[in-house]
Amino acid sequence: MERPLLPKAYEPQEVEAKWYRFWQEQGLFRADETSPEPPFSIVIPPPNVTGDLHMGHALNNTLQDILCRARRMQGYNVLWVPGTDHAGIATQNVVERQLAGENLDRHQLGREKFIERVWDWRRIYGGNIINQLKRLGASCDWSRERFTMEDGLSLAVRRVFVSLYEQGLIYRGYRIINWCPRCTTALANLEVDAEDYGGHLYYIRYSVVDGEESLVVATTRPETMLGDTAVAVHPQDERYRALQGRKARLPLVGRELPIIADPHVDREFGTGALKVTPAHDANDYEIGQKHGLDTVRVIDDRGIMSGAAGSYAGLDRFACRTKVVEDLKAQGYLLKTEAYRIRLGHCYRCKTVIEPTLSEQWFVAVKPLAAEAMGAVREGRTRIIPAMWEKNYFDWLENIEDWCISRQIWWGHRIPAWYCRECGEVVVALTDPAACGRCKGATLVQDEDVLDTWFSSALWPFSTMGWPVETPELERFYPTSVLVTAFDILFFWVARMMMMGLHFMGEVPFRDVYIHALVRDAEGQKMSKSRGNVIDPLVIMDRYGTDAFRFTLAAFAAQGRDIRLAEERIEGYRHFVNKLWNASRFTLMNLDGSSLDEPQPPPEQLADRWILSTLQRVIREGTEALESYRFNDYASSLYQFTWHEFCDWYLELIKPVLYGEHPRGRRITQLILAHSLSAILRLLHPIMPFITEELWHHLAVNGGSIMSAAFPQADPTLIAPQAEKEMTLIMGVTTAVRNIRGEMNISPAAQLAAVVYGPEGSLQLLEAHASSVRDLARLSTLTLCRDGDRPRLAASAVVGELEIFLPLEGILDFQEETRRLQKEIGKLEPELARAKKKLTNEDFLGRAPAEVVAKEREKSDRLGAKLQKLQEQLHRLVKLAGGR
RNA sequence: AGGCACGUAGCUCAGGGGGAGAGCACUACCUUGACGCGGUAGGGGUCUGGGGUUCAAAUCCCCACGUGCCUACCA
Repeated sequence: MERPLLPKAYEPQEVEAKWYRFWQEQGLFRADETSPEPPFSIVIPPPNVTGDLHMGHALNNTLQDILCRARRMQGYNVLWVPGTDHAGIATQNVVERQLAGENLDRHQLGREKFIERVWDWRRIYGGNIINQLKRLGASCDWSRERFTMEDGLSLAVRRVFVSLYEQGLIYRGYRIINWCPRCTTALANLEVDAEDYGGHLYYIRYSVVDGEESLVVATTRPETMLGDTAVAVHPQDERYRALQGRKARLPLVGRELPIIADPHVDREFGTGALKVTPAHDANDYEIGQKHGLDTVRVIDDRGIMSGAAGSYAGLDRFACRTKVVEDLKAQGYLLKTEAYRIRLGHCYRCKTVIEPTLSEQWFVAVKPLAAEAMGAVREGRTRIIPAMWEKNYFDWLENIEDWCISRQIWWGHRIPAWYCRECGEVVVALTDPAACGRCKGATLVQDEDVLDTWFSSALWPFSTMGWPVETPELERFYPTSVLVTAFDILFFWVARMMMMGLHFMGEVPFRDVYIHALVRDAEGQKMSKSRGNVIDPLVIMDRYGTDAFRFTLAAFAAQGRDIRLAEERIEGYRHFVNKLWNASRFTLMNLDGSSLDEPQPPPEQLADRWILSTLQRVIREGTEALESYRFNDYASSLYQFTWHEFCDWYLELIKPVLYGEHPRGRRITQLILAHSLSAILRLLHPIMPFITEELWHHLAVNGGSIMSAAFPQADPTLIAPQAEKEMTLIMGVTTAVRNIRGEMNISPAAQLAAVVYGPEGSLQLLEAHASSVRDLARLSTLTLCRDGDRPRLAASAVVGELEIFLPLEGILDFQEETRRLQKEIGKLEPELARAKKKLTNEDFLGRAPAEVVAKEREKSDRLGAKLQKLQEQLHRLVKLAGGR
């Protein structure tokens, strides 16, 4: 069969789109919920609908795709569930910005109209990231794409909320929460990023009522003093003993504050006296609860000073701080100000400084759920890989606090709670209630708030499969096989999925959790838009091709280490892609119409036996690497094998056979060449889906997708130690000749004669493969000698038991050759000395395992013999030079 | 303040008790019928420092220094 010649270089652009379409048309990504094959399932970490593909997504989804594609080829029934997250705050922010461009805000629009706008937005832009995932080659089952706000998943959310409420695990409470004044919503503790902040510590004097004394408090937030309702000191603090139980007067305001004693106060910090603002500080609130203090909210939902702040009302909280400090100073209350670094909470979405605020919110009592989640990992029902992350997982779950789940935004799952206007009853129900369960009143008002986005994400592994309906998907694919994610959402997402999965499915959501690295820039900085160091994966894919990019990510994905991505590396791997292309091009040119899928004959030639033997090892090691999520080992062993074993040695070795005149031998080699390349393509396909598919269609006859081809399995009967040994000899001799050539600056084109001395056995091996060595080393003749005088005027080398001489009458540079031999000797001597020293050490001989001693002895003998030969060669040369 | 990683060739990183490795970069040579996105050869490292365990340490342990990250209610 005639096949067109491939172009000289691989051009990824048109190829990629073509094959992705083909895979989809063929339905190759589809999972079959009725298939009897063993299931393998993954749920995608759903990207935000507002998102664009960044490096983190690219890595995350490349790794998942590698697993899915390999498993599919191994015969598993693979389900990779894709989808997006509605990302409450982020999406609402985006649409609000859009509105702002029209001089509108959401309140002008009203809740219903606003929600419509968000859905419109989603229809237009929400598919962005999905298309970008397709561009990456992700083999998700798109027929099962999910969105956290769609009906089915919303039903799951409501069901879970109602159940947890009925079980007493969801409750409503009035307490200090994290408040973002810009997003005007409560946040969970996790959604607050602590960041270093260069602030000040202000020392403020409070006078004591009915006395001459005063006491000084230290604070970083003077503006909150307007809401102070006490001053606290440590009960055992002698300095303040006399003041306990008396009252202090609040400067600027004049309010009288009780001076209370509480062990929470740190005597070492500041002055040992603490101003207590229960409405704006979590600790102060606790103290307030204990001592029955009033709460005065002086900062409102937008971060503006409230009416309770008296003359400061209407000021922004930061402006107010400045004003308060000025006034304190003017009135002599400010003793001193120190620069002070503090870690302050910031909104993880908009970076605004968080305001701790007293507020009524919904909470999940997570402790009992967390206990289950810890147990499952402790019992090994879910493995966290690498295991070092287990510690983080346990630490967090052990110290977990109740989860604030209500958000004061509009875009999200509305809390299914209604309040009766007549009797105040709270109704929590699966279906919207028509009347109050207690007083039968019909005026029910639904809670305005929506749920934390992560609440719905926590249900993702089972809600995407149809829960609460008992679907065949759940039956087959839950628990999922593995969750692939980065550590930054271990708590946000993984731990919560564990809790919800265990609680509602009675089974862990995944068998394995593979935690991969974070992608950073070449300097190790986190990539971020504000730093301007973002490398856009889409640009990279345009520039280098998706396969080169994916290969780079896989090759870098070593466990437990961040990835520093430099563009040069991607370029390097593009060369590898091109190398594969050209190896295939060569193969295609030399197959005479044989195809990749013809049965493979038993190998006869050394090169064939050797490449198949090496291939089996690569398959075995590669499969093991993949099964233990060592993606980098997988990638680099394939790189090494393809480039160095297959291209550098094997292809060169078989050229004479392919160009030669022995039809039978040529035929066998063609088929083994075809088979080896086929295995390489199939092994590489999970990492580099596009080029392997393209080449597969050029080289295979059946027209099917490489996705449906079987993943290579190692055949131990093809492992041939003898062939590997013989190849080692051939490669050694070849390299030695090339080395002399290189160091002596002899043109690669010059044909050289070589004379080899050595014992019978090695010579026979060499003789059997003499023509290969002649070709590889560009030798005109290869003369084998049992003994006799060594050639004069020759460059020489030692390989194993063999001595190699290249007679270079007329062109030998004595000095250069002398230097070369001395260098070799110089490398050998310390190594031999080290081995000999070990062998004279009684302790080593007595305590080291026998095989280590034997190995050391063998090494010493070998190096000794080699050194002796080299020294003889050097002496001969020096004598000769002296005699001239 | 605690915890977790990491410090190996100029750069990016593998390795992980018994002969220092890769890719890129560098140097020299090369239109050898797949590939110059290539070939061949070469140079380059007291494996951060110091102790300890061991017959043997880049590898295990301790300490120090440096870097990064996570967690925490000292205002």
